[in-house]
Amino acid sequence: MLAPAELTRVFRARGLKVTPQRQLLFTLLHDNETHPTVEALFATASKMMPGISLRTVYQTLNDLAAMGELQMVQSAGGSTRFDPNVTEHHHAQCDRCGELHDVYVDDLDRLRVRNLDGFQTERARIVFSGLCAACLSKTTRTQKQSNKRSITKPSSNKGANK
Amino acid sequence: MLAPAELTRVFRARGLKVTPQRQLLFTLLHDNETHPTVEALFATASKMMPGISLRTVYQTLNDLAAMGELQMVQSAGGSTRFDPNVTEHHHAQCDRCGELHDVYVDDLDRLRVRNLDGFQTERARIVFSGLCAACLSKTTRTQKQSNKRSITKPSSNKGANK
DNA sequence: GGCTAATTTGCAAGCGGTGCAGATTAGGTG
DNA sequence: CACCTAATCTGCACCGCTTGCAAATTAGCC
Repeated sequence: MLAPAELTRVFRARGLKVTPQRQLLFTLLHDNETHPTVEALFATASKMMPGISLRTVYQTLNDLAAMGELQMVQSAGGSTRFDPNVTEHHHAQCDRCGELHDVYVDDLDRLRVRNLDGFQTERARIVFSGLCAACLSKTTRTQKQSNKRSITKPSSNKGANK
Repeated sequence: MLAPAELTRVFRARGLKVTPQRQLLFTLLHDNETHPTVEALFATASKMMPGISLRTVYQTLNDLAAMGELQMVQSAGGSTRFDPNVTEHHHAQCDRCGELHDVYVDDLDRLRVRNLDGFQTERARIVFSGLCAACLSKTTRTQKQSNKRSITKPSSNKGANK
């Protein structure tokens, strides 16, 4: 997502008004890596601007998404989250705390895909799941990690599972 | 998902009843690769068993999902779809018709993931997007395909984009 | 300062999904 | 085979998220 100042320019150039509500949301979203839900944004926005309408938050988020400045993400569990990172990236979602983490994969074209059946792939979105660093350290503190394998760092007995 | 006859055994073994409604859904789902929505299943089921309740369809699908016989999939656009294929697989969703297609990827562990930041990946789900064979042929019939690149079959000028 | 179209707001309503309670029924038992 | 009971089905009310609508407000141009 563009910085607030630039978004202001873009909005004005399109004949859209830059209201205080929108400016607030611009700043709340800029560089925000928490993948917030509408409710989370509304809660934060309400503290800084009491009386702001939930409807306005929805409206602005939808507008930004339509302009390509924001990505809507359906996280596991069904909740809708907003991601101001619109560069090519993927997500890692923690099975325990549910947090989404941005990750980058650059050798996507190395994947061998079977059963494509004529489908022409143009884009791929990967969602990794597992445990985030924070939850992982809590786990290892209490119970010894068994022979968990990371799918991105194959163990020596390659292909032994299943 | 197991075949209807086996599901019947499993249900009875768990003290669950095998009602006509459930049997119908077992057969509608078995080997079903259309990734149906609840509404689609309800529509089909209603034709074969008029009066069946939408509530029952939801109930049975949830039960099967909880038993691991069915996978719930949030397709792009937000609709919830059900997938009786519970083997390790991924999806390709057509940008035009929205259909989901099952695909298989076996060299996932070759991916180099940046910014993992201590996250321990255990599973990955990939959703490819692009055009399915059917929509692709409709397109090429009307307008010449420009220099579209498939991300799974890198073109010669590798790494030239972005 | 004034004008006008864009925006905000509150509320009603739509949609997908679930809780509940009464009616029904699968399937074990004698 | 009739009976019994817990599981299930059904219909309806309701919930959470999201959008439509219309009146009140306001950004931004003149």
